[in-house]
Amino acid sequence: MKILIIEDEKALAESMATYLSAEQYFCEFAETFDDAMYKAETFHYDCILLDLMLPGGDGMKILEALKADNKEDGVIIISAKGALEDKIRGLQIGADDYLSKPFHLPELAARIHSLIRRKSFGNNNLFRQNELTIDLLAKTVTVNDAKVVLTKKEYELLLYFISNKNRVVSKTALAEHLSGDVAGILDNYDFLYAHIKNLKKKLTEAGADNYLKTIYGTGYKWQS
Amino acid sequence: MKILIIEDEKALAESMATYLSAEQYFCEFAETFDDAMYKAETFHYDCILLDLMLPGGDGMKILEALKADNKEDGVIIISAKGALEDKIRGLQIGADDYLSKPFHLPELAARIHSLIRRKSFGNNNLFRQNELTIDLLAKTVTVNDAKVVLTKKEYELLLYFISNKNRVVSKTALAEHLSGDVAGILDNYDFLYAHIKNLKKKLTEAGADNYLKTIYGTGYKWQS
DNA sequence: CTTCAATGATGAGGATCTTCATGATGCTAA
DNA sequence: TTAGCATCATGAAGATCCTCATCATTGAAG
Repeated sequence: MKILIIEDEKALAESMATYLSAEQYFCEFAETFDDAMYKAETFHYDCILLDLMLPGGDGMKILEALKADNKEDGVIIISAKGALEDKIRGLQIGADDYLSKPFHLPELAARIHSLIRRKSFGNNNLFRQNELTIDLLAKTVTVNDAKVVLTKKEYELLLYFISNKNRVVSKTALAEHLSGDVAGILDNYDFLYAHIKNLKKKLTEAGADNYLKTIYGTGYKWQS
Repeated sequence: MKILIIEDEKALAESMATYLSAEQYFCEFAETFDDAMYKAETFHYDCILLDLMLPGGDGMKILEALKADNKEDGVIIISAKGALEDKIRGLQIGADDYLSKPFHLPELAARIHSLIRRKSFGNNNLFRQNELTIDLLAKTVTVNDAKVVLTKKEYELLLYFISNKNRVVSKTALAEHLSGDVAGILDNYDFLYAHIKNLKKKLTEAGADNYLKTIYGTGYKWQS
């Protein structure tokens, strides 16, 4: 996975690279507007980290150029804190995410990871399996073109399943993922059972096959 | 902040150190039971990452020795996945947290950060301010020795405030902290207002002063 | 095959969270 | 000082989530 770090603060760029390298990403740098524009237009990256404040020009122009070229590199905009207008404009032009300075490196890594996972589902952020369609961007689910309204937890479950399709996922992992309660010893999965039941019900009642198999004593498995 | 990494898989230990160094921690290593026992008993660390599977002995004995010496180093147990018995036993003996292999480095960092923050509140995990007491470990809140029952969101808010006491915290930060919804553009703080109102109400009705001041146009500030 | 215990499914109820409509309060400019 | 606007507070209603009691299913032992 290749990442382009467009950032003129050298110290920041280096610490980002150190951190991301530990996560098995390969990093390249661009410190000026012209260099960034050249690299972004010439090569392909799985993710471009774009600082808007650059010597030599407005970083937003790089994003515009990428979109004009129909390049599909993931772009995360990085900017001074509180610049809500940049955020809105960047996302409108087609950036995939936005991060305000100062930020914590783990959060950056989490967003890159999330972005790349999203991209891996396909060009237009769609996951399809027969009559079932999930729009990762709009966060909507349809069965035979009819929309299925899921709650937040149900949607998170579904996404977790399809991003681990054909693999068994443990109840522990599911419960911790849902609750966010990473520290505690979870000895009760009732809430998990409830959400899974509701998710299954909504999908099958909408006309979808039951792709979610129970693996007795272990967890669940989404079959595609 | 000093961290002792007790781990015999050298590659893993190195990537942990690389990652944690980027977060401004200083890391030391121990690869064997004897070395680990010596360093843990001799020096002080803000956090000890303890792999239970060590050449030369059972890692749990190191934890026991630390507790017998009344050492207050934070300890996070790291062990093969699914070993729930280890988890329970380790936490009973006095470990502060538990992480199953394999894990993601950002999660490790998050737990270390959380642990150190907890420790910084005091030896016995208590935060006191006049008639108000918060037990970080039991996650309970009392006013004049009467227990106040808070919901999860209310408790998270309170903790966020006191860990930023005497500083103004923005509504954006609060809302993102509460919702976990880091990506979206939050333009609605109604849920935040609701939780803050309920938190304030519970505390004042229990007899506590109102330490939470509204900073018009910006956010809130907890005064101590 | 039958029994039994462990695991998972289900519906209902209560707790919690979010949204909405409305009212109160603080800022700013005339 | 007051009018007007933006911001914040509040109570209530609705949506979502979690818990509980009960029932169904699975796998293993006899």
